[in-house]
Amino acid sequence: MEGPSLVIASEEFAPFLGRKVSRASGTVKLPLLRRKKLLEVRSWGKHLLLRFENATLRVHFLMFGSYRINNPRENRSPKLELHFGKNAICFYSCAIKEINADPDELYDWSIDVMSDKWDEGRALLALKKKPDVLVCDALMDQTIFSGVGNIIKNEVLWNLHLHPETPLGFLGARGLRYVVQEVRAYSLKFYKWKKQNVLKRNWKVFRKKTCPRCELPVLRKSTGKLDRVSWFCEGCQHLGAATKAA
DNA sequence: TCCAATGTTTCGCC
DNA sequence: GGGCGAAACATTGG
Repeated sequence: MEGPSLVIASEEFAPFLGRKVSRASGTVKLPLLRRKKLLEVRSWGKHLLLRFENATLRVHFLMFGSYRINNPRENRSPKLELHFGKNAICFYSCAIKEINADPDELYDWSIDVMSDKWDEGRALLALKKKPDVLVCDALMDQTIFSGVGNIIKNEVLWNLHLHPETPLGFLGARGLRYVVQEVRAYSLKFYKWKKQNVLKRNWKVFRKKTCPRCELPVLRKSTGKLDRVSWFCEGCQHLGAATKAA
């Protein structure tokens, strides 16, 4: 689950804000949440933060995690189940951890690509310091682009006509700026499309067979030090180029 | 049926 | 102590 999906999750939990947990259970060790109010739900990158009166939980969905509201899965034990009277939120196959610090101290919202506090200049500076890092790895770096995952990475690179294995040093100040701006712009589109249930239909290259721009076959290859799969088109995505996204 | 994949942490080794 | 790779975790659609 990528950053924009976590923002949507936060919004879906809004009806439970200010309400007391009537029952909490699960297969993970938890603080005592019964009779505690849910005070705040927000995300930082791929982290979902649930603040209660007495504790803050951090939920990370990793690759396979999911949640359901008033619609539990059959034959599955949730990692965490929060009841609010007749309503219940269930979390499955995620990593849940109690946070003992103030989230504002722990997290820097200026590197969260979905945050109002997102700081383009800060990301640009971080990229300029790593000329040897490949752009496919840089985009997945959660300390620079918190919330970006493999879908956003591949779509951003395609939009910029940029080969995933381009070293940042090849890009120049203007190219790096295009990268940073497109990450933010695409993340906001991802959010909008996902809410409208049209995200997949808007993928241009991720898990695609053919490039919609030049009709050549899309390549699928493990790339970078992170060794994550990139989908890209050798016909229109080049090393050392970055074309301003349309 | 098999296998890769919207991801991160931890551990052991050099 | 840093950097690296492997392993662990866990689910599901193609």
